[in-house]
Amino acid sequence: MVTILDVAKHAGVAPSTVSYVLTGKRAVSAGTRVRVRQSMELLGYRPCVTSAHSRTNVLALVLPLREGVHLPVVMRFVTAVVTAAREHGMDVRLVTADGGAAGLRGLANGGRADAFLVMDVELDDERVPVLREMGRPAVLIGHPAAVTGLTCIDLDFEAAGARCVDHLADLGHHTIGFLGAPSVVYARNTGFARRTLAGFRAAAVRRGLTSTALPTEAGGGAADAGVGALLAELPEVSALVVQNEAVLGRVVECLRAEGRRVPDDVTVMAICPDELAGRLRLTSIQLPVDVLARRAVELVMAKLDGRQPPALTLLPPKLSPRSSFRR
Amino acid sequence: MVTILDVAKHAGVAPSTVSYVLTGKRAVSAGTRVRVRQSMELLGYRPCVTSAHSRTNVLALVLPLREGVHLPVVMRFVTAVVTAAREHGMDVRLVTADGGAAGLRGLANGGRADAFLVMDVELDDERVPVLREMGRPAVLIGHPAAVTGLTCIDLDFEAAGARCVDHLADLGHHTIGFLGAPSVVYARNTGFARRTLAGFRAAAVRRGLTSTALPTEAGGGAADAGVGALLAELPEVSALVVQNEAVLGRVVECLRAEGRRVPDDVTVMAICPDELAGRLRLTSIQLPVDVLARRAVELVMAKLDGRQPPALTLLPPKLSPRSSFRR
DNA sequence: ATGACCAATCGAAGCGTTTCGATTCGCCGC
DNA sequence: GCGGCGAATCGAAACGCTTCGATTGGTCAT
Repeated sequence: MVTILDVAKHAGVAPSTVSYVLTGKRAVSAGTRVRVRQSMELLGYRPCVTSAHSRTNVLALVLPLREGVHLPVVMRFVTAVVTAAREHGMDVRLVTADGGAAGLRGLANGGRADAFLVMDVELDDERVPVLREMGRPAVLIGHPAAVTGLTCIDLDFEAAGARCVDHLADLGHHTIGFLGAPSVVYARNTGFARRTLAGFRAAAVRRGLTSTALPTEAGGGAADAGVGALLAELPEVSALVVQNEAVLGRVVECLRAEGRRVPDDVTVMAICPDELAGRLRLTSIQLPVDVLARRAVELVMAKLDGRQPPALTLLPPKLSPRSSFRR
Repeated sequence: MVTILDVAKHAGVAPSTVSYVLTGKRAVSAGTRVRVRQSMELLGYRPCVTSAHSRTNVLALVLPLREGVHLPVVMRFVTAVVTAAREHGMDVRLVTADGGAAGLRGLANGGRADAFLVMDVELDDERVPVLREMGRPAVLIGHPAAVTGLTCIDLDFEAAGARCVDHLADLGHHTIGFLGAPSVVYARNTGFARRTLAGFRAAAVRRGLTSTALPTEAGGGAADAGVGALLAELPEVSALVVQNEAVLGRVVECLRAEGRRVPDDVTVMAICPDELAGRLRLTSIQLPVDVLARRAVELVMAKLDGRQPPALTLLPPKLSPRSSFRR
């Protein structure tokens, strides 16, 4: 096995100098740097993690697979994060265990990753204090209620909820419904779900619309039940906002089965990845998974380099018009 | 940060004793063991990777994201591996860089993972020699031409290809087509693609059927081109085997657009995860992603425990009958 | 010529863990 | 009562890398 010492000998420098070439923590003259790099190349050197304080080149992606999270969407994030991380020479360690705050602290202490990306963030997330004090760069995809001392990136879900209402109100709709995430997601106070709902409700009041919002459970038949409940409560509903990728397709089918033409009788809007909405030909607020993931990786790499990015970056919602119907 | 030394002090033993409790490499009396374990619990000790020779509790999943690999299917594997690994207390490190043999050696030397799972295996894979000599447990999902000294698990794709032909021949079909993976996948000599094709061709000869096999590229319009090419070459085709998840749905649409009813005029069989085939209501050979992943993790954990599992485990193909049409 | 200063580099200590030879201790047979 | 034995435990070295104070050598103003 080739160590940093072998490289140093071969290049005729001290081991520490090789380390500085590697980490960039001190200046190394251009000549020395290329010589060391050449020796590394020649000897086939690979840095070894198993050594105190060494860099791991690992980005930990913390995504507890809890009830109510929709795997396909999560995996989209994983894919995007992995892709972006690779461009920075980082591998990704998937941390799916829901160790909560304790688990996170263990990871950080153990030096198992250089930096952290945290998903599925709750408004009052127990992991936040750990993130603040753990002394390793972390970025949240999503954001808790208080963001000071953190770095978060998120879609502006509150604006997204409002944007849907405005769009529908502008089209002349008076009675609209909202079908959201499974109820456990709201029960956990998951940020994106709570915020979208808040934005939706406030805007409905502001625009003077009649509205109802319901969660939608996972699993077969749940979409049918959700649509049924909504139609029962609000028979004259003429537009629907759906924020639940798992049931979206089924919701449209159900409406049609109930004899409501989509979009002629009921306009359906979705908040989801654009590709999914495109397939179903629905007007949507884009959930920009790739952008979020890429920006998150960039932010965390910036922090690794010692920069201090803003506490909160909110992406404005973008609307993809497809088949909204004017009343 | 709590170290092994703190635990040792607290429990009134030497640090080495704590280490032995942790690794089990030497006997420790029952009394001491529980005392040490209690101290760990109490102090919230977490082992630290960044230290020579220590265990990482990381399973490296090597899946180079090369041209022609279909991400959704790969991500299914990732999900399954992550789930299975968690049951053994292991996290998963996704290694997506195509570092080839050199990259793999670096990972192994660097002690960045306790064990390896390797995907996207070619018949003559350059990583195989490294796997043999690297001295860390590894399991291949897929298998190269020569498997001695390795541990591999795979669906028996050759049998799968043959099974499709037999099924169709039994139904009375005389002229059948095969639409496979993108051509780059064959060019790389990727095991599963090559073997399926070999099985398909041999069986077609054996059963005396007329057949044509074509690759199907990725991207929009590729399915149309593939179907077009196949129909041009074999206008009287009455059955089709598709081994390409990315284009499967589109292939069926194309056939219908060409005026061929599915399955009445053309029976379409798929080799893909059962769920996808079920959605499209196609007879299929199941690609048992979950089983493969789970067994692979079990095999690699067995090797970590010093056992020596067989070099090659082949799962027999299973057919899910759905809508094959009798001639 | 001199001293101050800065960039580049060195050498050694230190990180948290594993590993291995050495030591302790209790027990048994004689 | 003594030598021998094995299980349990200890202590220290070693692992490959980082870090930090110290040193070198060159430049520049005086």
